[in-house]
Amino acid sequence: MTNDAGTVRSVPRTARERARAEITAEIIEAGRRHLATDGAAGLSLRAIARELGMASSAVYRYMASRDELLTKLIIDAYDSLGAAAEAMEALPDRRDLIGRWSAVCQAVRNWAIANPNEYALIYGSPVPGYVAPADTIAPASRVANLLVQILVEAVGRRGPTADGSDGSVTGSGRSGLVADGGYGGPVADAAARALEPILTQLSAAVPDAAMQTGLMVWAALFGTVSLELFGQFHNVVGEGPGDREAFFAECVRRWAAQLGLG
Amino acid sequence: MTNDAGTVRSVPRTARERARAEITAEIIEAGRRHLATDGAAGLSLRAIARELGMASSAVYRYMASRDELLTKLIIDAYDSLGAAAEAMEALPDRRDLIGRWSAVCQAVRNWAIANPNEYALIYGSPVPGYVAPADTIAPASRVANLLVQILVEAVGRRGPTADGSDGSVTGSGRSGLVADGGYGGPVADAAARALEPILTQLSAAVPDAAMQTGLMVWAALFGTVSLELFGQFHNVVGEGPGDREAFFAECVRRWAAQLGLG
DNA sequence: TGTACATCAGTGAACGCGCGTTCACTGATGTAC
DNA sequence: TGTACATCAGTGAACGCGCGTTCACTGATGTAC
Repeated sequence: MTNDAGTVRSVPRTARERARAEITAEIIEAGRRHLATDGAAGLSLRAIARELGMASSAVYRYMASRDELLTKLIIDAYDSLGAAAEAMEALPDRRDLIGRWSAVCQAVRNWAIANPNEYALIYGSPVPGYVAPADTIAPASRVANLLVQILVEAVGRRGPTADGSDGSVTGSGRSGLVADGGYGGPVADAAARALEPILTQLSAAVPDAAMQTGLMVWAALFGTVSLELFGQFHNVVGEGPGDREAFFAECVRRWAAQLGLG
Repeated sequence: MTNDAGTVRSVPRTARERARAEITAEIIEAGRRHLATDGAAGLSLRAIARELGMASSAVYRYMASRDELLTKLIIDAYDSLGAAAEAMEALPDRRDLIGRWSAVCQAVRNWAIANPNEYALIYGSPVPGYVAPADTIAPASRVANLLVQILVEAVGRRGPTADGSDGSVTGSGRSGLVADGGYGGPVADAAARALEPILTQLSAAVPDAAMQTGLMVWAALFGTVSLELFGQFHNVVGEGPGDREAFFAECVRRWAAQLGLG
C-alpha cells in the first residue's frame, strides 16, 4: 500500500491506528447489540467492556463518555436507515414516482422491524437528560430528503398551479386561503407561515398545499410504523401472515394518491 | 356518614383504609413527578420513598414492585388522556362532527404537550423488559372509542354505499377491490382482511374503505403529535408563536375532510 | 365499656447487584536520530 | 540498522453513587368478646 508523505488520508495507516478503528467499531457494534436487549436506558459502558473482554476503564481510551457512544449509535441508526431507504429508492425507474415512494415507505418499515430498538432510539421517546448534538442533523434528514425530492418532482410534473402563481410564496401579505394546486385544498395563512422553515430549505418551488400534504404524509408514515412497532395495533389490525403488510401497503397506496403521484 | 352493614362500599371506611388510599395516591403522584424528570427508565421506588419521607421498604406495603407502579402510571396516563379527550369532545353540538373531531385532536395534542413524559410512556418506545398487563387495554382505548364513534356516525349519515352493499363485509369471497363509499378509493382484498379485528369489535357496520381511512387518520394524529413532541419538527415546522398550532389545525381540517365529516 | 388478640404500617439494616468515571501504573508500539 | 525516548493501550483498584427487594422487628390501629 502506497503512502505519499503529506497526503491527508482517512484510511488508517499504522497497525495501532488500524486496531484503534477496529476496536472502536467493535464497541459501537456491542452497543448496538445492547440496545436491542435493554434499550437506550440500559446501555452501559461496563457491560460492553465485559462483553469485549477488556477492563471497563479501557473503553475510555476509545469513547469519552456514555453519551458519546449514544450519539454515535444515534448517528449510525440514522445512517443505516437512510442507506436502506436510499438503496431501495434507487431501484425503480426515475419516472416511476409511485414506485420510488413505495420503495422508501417499505424500506422504512422493514428497517424498523429489523432494528426495533434503533428505530425507538431515533423515533421513539427522547432519552431523558440527553441532548442530541448537531452532528445528528445531517444523517437524520436522509429519508426526508428522498421524500422531498419525490414531492418536488411530482409538483414539477403538474406545472404551475391553477391560479397562475408559482405557489412557492408563503401566506404573508395575502388574506384568506392560498391556492392549492390540487393538494387537498388551500392552506390557511397561519399554517402557510408555519411551513417557512422547511420551504426555505428547498431549492425548488413547492406550493404551500403540497408541502402541507407532504409533511402530513411524512408524519403519517412514521406514525404508522411507530404505532405498529410500539404495539398499538394489538386487536386493531390483524396479526396473521401478511395482515400487517397488506394494511401498510394500502396505506402507502393512499399516501401516494394524497401526494398526487403517478 | 352512614354505613349500612353488608353494603359493598368502594369508599374507604376506617381511618386506616383512608390513610392507605391517600398514601397510595401520594406514591403514584410522586411517581408521576419522577416520570416528568427522569422518564420511565429512571423511575425508582427508593427515590419516591425518599421524597415521601419514608423508608424505602415502607413503599412495599402499598406497591408490590416497581412494575406494579409502572402499570398504575400507565393506566393513569391513559385515563387522564381519555378523560381530557372525552370532556372536550362532549362540548360541541352532537351533530357537529367536525367540531367533535377537532375537539378530540386538540385535546390529545394539548394533553401530550402538558404531560410529555406520560405521553411518551404510553405512545413512545416501550419500556424494555416490561410487558403491559391486560388492565391497560380498556383505558387505552378511550380515545380510540371517541374516534370510532365519530366515524360510525359519519358513515351512518352517508347511508348505504353506492354499490348497494352495506359495506361491512370484509373482503373474503370477493375478488379484486371492494367498493369504498367515497373514502379514498377501494381497499385491496388482503388489506380488508387485515381490518377484521377492529371491525368485529364495532356494533355498527363500517365499510372497509372508511375503516382504512379511520385507522390511517388515527395513526396520522398520534404520529403528528409524537413527531412534534419528540423533536422531529426542528427546522421543519416553525417554532414561532402559533406556528405549531396553525400547522396542527390545518392537519385536523384535512383529516376531517379525509374522514368525510361535515 | 374494657380487655386480649390480630392485623397492619413503618423502620432500619442488610444482600447483592449495577453503574460512570478517575488514576497511577505497566508494557507494548511507534518515531527521531 | 540500532538505540533512546515518546506515545499510547490496557489494567486493576478505587470512589461514590444508585437500585430492587427481603426480613425481623416495633408500635400503632382495629376487632371480637
